[in-house]
Amino acid sequence: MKHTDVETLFADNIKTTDLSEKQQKVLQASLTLFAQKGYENTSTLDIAHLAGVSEGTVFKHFKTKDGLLQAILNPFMHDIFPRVAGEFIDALHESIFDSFESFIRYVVKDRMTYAMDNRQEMKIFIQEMVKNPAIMTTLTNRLSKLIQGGVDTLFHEYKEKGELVDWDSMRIIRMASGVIVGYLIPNVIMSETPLDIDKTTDEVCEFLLDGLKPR
Amino acid sequence: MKHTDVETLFADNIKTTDLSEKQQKVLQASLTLFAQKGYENTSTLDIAHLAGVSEGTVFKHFKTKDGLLQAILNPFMHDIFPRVAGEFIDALHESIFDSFESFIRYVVKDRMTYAMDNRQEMKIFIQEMVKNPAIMTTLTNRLSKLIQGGVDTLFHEYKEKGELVDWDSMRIIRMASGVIVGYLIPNVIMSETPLDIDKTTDEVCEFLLDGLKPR
Amino acid sequence: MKHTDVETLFADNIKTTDLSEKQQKVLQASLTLFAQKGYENTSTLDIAHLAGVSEGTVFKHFKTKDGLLQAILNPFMHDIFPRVAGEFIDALHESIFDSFESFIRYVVKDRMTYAMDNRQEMKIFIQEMVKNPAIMTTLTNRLSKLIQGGVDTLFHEYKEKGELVDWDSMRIIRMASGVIVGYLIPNVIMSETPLDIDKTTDEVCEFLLDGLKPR
Amino acid sequence: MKHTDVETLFADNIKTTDLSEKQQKVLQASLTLFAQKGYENTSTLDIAHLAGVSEGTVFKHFKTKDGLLQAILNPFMHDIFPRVAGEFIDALHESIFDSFESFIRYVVKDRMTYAMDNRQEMKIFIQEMVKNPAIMTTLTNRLSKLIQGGVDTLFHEYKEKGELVDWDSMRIIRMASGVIVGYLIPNVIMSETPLDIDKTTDEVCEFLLDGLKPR
DNA sequence: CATGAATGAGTTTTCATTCAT
DNA sequence: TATGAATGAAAACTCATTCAT
Repeated sequence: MKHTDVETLFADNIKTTDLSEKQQKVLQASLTLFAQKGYENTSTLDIAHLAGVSEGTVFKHFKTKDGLLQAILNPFMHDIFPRVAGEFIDALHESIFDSFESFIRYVVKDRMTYAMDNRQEMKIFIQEMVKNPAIMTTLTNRLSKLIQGGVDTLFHEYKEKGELVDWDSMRIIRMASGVIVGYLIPNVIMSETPLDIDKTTDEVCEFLLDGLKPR
Repeated sequence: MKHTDVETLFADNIKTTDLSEKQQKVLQASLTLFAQKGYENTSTLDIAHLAGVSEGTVFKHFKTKDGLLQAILNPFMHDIFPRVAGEFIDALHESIFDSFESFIRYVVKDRMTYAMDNRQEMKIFIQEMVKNPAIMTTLTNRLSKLIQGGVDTLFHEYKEKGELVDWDSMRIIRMASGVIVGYLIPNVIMSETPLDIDKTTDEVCEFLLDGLKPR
Repeated sequence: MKHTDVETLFADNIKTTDLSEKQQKVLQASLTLFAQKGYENTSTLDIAHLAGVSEGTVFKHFKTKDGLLQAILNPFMHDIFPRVAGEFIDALHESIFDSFESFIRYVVKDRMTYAMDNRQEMKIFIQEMVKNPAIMTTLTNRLSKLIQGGVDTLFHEYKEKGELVDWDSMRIIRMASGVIVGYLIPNVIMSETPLDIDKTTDEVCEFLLDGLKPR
Repeated sequence: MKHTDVETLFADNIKTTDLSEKQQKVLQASLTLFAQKGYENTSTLDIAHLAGVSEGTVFKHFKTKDGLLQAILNPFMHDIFPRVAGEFIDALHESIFDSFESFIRYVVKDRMTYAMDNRQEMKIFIQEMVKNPAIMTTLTNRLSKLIQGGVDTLFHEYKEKGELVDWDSMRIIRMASGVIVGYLIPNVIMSETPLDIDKTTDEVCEFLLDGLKPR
């Protein structure tokens, strides 16, 4: 039950658009610096230096500084997020989880791993969301549609088996993601000791399972 | 059990340091614009225009643009957050909550109200945290110390009465704040329909109470 | 019969908009350099150097480099040209010329003096016209309307007196201005020995008078 | 009495220096774009795109962007203008014009046709002249020498026959070319309805003939 | 105290030109 | 010979900050 991580998808994306070696370095440098110092505090000269190229090279392919940001964020918005969400839902349907517990345990671990594997991208995303709420609105809508479609029937099963509280699907997701997000964000933003995923999963799941038990 | 909101404390703060009327307008304009467009995307000229003063005036009192940011954030960091936290803890001790439920219900509602009442300041705070994790680290440490001191004994009570799961205080706080934060952040950042606090409190508490029930 | 020259009108214009001393120097430097090297071959740094100010100062008032060009050309297009044309026509009506010859002699000398007095502005104007024909079209239309209104009746008089050929007014103007323009342009563009206006007036008029004699 | 137009001479010139098909496209693209947007507002990338070649190819033969401009203007300056002027003078000597009128009519029509047939080149030429008066000075000198030599004797004939005013040759030429230039420039620069050459010739000649009649 | 003109370092961006493939 | 990625110098423009009035 291996999940495709962003690095791989990103790499695909890069190969597709045939980026030269230097251009890939530019993209990588942007990723690092945007995550480290924020978009506006990163100068294109900084990027050029870190990538070991000239300033002209930064603009040759990506045209503008914003183009560089989009080159990082767009795959997330339009490709990778939906694709990961799709894969995730497929995974849910294919594999039969013997209980809601094993299901929730998988979900929590999977999402946490994903987030920690892609800290940098996440951080930039969060920065942009905070500045430009429109991104968040769009994303929220996209994801809620994707999830609602695939998850409703699944939740229904668990509700019938008496393993899951009889709430609206979105409320359940909101609660669960709230806990996960609340746990993750500090770890994504501060570069603390990189989180013991197994232990965290245990803690979160224990809490979630009781909070979402049928009354 | 009215809680002192930031506006009031802020006003105190301003009076203390003897800000002229124009300087207050400058501070207010900064607050609005930093929240709206982010710190780096706000020019000191923007601030001057919105405040209806000259560019020189923006610097007369606050010396630098960063000084302006600090004038907004410092009260949060060094005065208001702790003070509010202190008040909050005092309140806990003064008033006897007849059950953990009424306690948690108060906490959730209080913190939510506080956050929604101070959206703008929150937004700036979040933006700065995301860019500069040091702020978050400091804040986390400060708050955890403050809370731990006052809350441990309180939690012990409820645990003995069999109303609260026997976990480490920090873990309980982390879970609870995770749910609250996960719920709030989207509302602070997007200017969605401004959140029905009573309904949200009900939903969150129902969930928390079962998640934090003793096993 | 003194004609108001551009310098004076320009000065008015500057006083009106309250330009600081340095900003006037910026405008003057732009005028000189645009005329000398052309708009695109003049850098804002060049302008700053010649004006003896910093580069920032160049942009403080005029916002963009194009703004600087417009600040030079607009008075010509929208104020000075029409105003001069108006004055010119008024002058025609006020003063009674005893013959078509004295009339044409006044016109030729007046226009030539005007052009030579404002070489720099003329040169920039010509440069922009050549690059952007729209300017020429607009200007041609504006002037032809202005002139047609005031000149028709005047020409009619001279035609009746048998001093002027019975052609369409526009054709007469085209011929006369053709000769004048053809004579002037080389002198405006090359900074040759600065043209003996009296001698040139004699030459041009002798030619025009016979060319425009009734058949 | 067909006059060799620039296109043809240009083609000769190109063949001589063995331009590859791609290089010809580069030259053609430069011609179009320089005329349309001006030299400095045309980038070598623009040229490459319009010519359908790579950026490197633009420089392969012409070395620099200025080289490209020279490749367009030099034939005018050093080959085509003089050659056309020479052809023109030869034509004058070979063919006997029965009157000054038929002579002037031929000249006017010939020069007008030439100018309208080579609008683009003319426009670039004018642009460069306006920016760099040296070109104009050189050209004026070259042409005046060429013309003076061939034209003096011819004018003498007509003066003796009583068909031409007894002015200095240069003054006559200046007057005539003034009228023609004044008429043409607006048409070269603005892309107005492309000029009825026969009608214009009539108008111009009627005017010129009387202006240049002996007194 | 307040003003706003002036500053100049820093930023994004363009573009002619080179050169390895 | 043709390509187009890479270059880096120079351009236009921004902006926090200073200071004479």
